[in-house]
Amino acid sequence: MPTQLPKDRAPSIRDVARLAGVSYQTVSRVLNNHPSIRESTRARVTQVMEDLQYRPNRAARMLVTRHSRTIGVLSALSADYGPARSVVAIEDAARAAGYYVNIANLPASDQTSISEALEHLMEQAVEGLVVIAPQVRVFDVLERMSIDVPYVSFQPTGRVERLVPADQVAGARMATRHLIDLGHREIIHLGGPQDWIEAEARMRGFLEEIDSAELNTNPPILGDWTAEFGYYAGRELVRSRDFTAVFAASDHMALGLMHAFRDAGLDIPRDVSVVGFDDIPDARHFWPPLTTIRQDFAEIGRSAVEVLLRKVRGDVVVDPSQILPELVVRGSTGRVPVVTATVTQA
Amino acid sequence: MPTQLPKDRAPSIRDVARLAGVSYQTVSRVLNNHPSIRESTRARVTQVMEDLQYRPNRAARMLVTRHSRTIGVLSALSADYGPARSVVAIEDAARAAGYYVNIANLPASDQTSISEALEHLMEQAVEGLVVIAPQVRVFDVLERMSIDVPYVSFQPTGRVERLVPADQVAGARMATRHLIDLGHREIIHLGGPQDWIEAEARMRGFLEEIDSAELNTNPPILGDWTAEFGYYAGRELVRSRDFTAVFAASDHMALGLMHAFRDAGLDIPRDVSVVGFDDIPDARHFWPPLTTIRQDFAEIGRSAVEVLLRKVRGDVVVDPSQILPELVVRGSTGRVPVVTATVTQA
DNA sequence: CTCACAATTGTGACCGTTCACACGAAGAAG
DNA sequence: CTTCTTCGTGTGAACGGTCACAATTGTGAG
Repeated sequence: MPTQLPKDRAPSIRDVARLAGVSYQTVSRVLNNHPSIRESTRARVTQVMEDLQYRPNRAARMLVTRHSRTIGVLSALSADYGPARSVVAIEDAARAAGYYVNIANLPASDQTSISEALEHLMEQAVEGLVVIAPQVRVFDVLERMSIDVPYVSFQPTGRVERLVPADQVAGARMATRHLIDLGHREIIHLGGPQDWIEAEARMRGFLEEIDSAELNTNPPILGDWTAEFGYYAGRELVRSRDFTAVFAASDHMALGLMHAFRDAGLDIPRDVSVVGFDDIPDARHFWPPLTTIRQDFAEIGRSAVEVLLRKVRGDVVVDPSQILPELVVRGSTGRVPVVTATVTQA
Repeated sequence: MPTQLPKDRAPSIRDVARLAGVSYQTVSRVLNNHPSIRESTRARVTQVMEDLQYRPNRAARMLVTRHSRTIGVLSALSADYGPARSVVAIEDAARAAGYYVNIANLPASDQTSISEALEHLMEQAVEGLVVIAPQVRVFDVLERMSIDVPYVSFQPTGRVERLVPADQVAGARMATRHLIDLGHREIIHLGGPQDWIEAEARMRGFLEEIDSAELNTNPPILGDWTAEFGYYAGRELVRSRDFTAVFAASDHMALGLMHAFRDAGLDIPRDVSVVGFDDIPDARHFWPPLTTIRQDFAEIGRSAVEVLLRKVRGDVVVDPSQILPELVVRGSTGRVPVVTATVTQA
């Protein structure tokens, strides 16, 4: 049946052409669905392609077109829910748009790690970059390496105006506002790592809201997003500060905080209220269920890819509409105890 | 200074050759550090490469060598900690071995999704596949699509003997044994999705241990790994079954369970003990801190890549040493209440 | 029936690397 | 002083597509 099998190697465009009785160029046209090709020819070629299980050779195509149709994701902490969820969304969106995704994880955030990871991605000839990492530093390295593929990150920096999918500042303000509305006056912010742009934005939102309510500004604590850090920060807090509420920049940190507070004999939310950020799927099952700011990570990833691909293709980049986070009130926040109640608990 | 710049496009091997005063083949030899090349020549070429910021064109190389140096990761639920952490580890290990990683997420686990994701990876010309997904079904599709790249998954199936990095059965037995040692007799297993091999292995371990202790075998419940499911399963359990302990196949489900038990007025571990599986970073901060089985996801990922790359290269595949999980005892498990105590609580 | 013009299809070159092989020089062996 | 190796290097031909352009065929008007 098989009219002289190709070789041992994968069938090429020319094998298909021979079997379909056309030239290789015609096959190429079918592949790129060129308009001017006779329907009958197209059908015949398509048929042969299927019979042969033909798959276009990406390397060859890439070589001549100079397009890899690949975007890179530079991601730190990608085992955390937020980044992980975004990566998934990015992959989905990219795939839907016909792009491939390469990931490079950032084991540490020093210059060397960053440039190695970037080098790795550049070797892959990625056409664009999504950065989920301590972006300020990454941007520095990007510039130093004079890498010129377009990239997006999750927040605008001062110098480069990049993507802004989620309004972190607004989210942080909502969280803070919620606490203020409940009567809290001494609110502490447990922030993310210093050079993460998200962390900075959340802190900014917190400070803005505190300012506008003309409350006492407690110095924030900078953490690392993890529950572990939240726990130690919590232990430290109960020992050294007066406060009735904490706004944590991540649900994980909020979890650790609550653990520490409980260890210290404090009741949540009677003695202290806690708000998180992200609304990870576990958050509603924490004890108590966590009040937090929900981010639509899937939507964020989708939007990031959309903007990135526009840049890659050289289209006009419309400013993506900000994705507004949402306050989800659960059991970890409550009204500040009335004055008489302060007697009961330190 | 620049002796006639190349063009506007990236410098090629020939540009380097011209500037270094050698043939392009010599440059190629330097690139692949061929042994017989004069040290002085190598140095000169290397220098020019640096000056030009030369980066080998992967497409061209791929085209001729027929090697993409890329492995694919097919992953479901990759936002969950376990899969996410494994993906990170895989990426690290692959990169260290000079390989690139392409991921394809599985939005659903139906045949169509699976074959689309696989097709996507195959288009990328991946040389190997790591499967983190409902593997049985994936294997079916792999066979149907007659895909012949080597692949590994996290557990051996009956038909194909693949990688076995972590001994899930042993882990499940440890968890169950722990509960038995604490005096529990009515233990329920909340398992993972039916067709996940890990889920099956954990259930098997549970059943084996129960059997060997000659205890009553309670029918397991099959869940979906999530806290949400754990919560609903927990609500159902307190309503319909008699038990003093639950072994959940994932920490997330354990979290949901504890939430439900607390809602029902049960104290953990006084009234009921809960054991999880994975030891996600949050687990020690749950309330109560979760007794669980720790898996070294990083090591698992590393090992998976190692085995896979051996296969890819056609080396002998040594059976990887099983990575033994470890029991971590925390506050969610306790001795079964003595008979008199049963009076206090239903 | 002929010609212009559009619709289809074919031919040659090239993308940047590696591979197979050839070639010249330098020692070593006869 | 040949001749045989070995070392270091160069030349031509792939690899499997796409692009630019040429060639062929079909179609309707004159």
